[in-house]
Amino acid sequence: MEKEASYKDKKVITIGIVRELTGLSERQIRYYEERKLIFPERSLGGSRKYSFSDIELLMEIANKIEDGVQTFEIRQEIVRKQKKQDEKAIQKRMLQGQLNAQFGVRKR
Amino acid sequence: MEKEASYKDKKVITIGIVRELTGLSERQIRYYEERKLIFPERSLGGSRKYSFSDIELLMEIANKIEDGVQTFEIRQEIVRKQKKQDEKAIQKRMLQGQLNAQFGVRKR
DNA sequence: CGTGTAAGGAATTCTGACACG
DNA sequence: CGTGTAAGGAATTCTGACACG
Repeated sequence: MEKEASYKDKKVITIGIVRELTGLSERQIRYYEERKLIFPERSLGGSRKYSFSDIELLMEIANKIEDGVQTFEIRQEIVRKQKKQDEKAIQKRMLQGQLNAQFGVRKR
Repeated sequence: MEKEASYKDKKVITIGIVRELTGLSERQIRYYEERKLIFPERSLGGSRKYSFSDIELLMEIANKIEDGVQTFEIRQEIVRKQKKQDEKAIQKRMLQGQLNAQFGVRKR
């Protein structure tokens, strides 16, 4: 049922490396987290850990901000996207349910 | 000409995370480097940086050592493998050169 | 609003060495 | 040989705050 967390999504990169890879300052990276645009994990000691996906996301965020988009708006985009995905997942489940009701339960 | 360094081979993981991911001690990880089995990069400050490939390699190494294989032997395996690869690359280049000589130079 | 910075502390990492077996 | 550990220091990261605009 669970999808294998590939390399791309594993949160294993510390903020210093993210700084190098993105060219952003640590201040910026932490601020985008404060504004709920990015969600690193934490080590036991409290250090932030990012994935390669996070790094790509950070660069997109930085681009938008350079274009004058406010973090608030970027946040809304994210929320909207997530909502759309949730709806699709729900619809898929409902259709599957109907299919099962009509033609019997089947694994897969 | 260069191959894109994929996520798997990018050296971005600090030793603490490697410890968590592999279950090895930092002492072990550093020792395998001392024995030339693993080659992390360094940050400007001197911290070691590993890739996901390195992590997989470390676990293979640890398994062999558990089986009683000595680091010296593991090192030899690595050297032999590399040599084989180098030879193949040379042969490929030579064949390509002959083809080009016979049928004219062509890109790709 | 988004970012820089100085401040103080805590977690992380480094090296070289001693120990054991 | 492979690994644990204590030691001391340096690099890294953290938070909360003040500043600017």
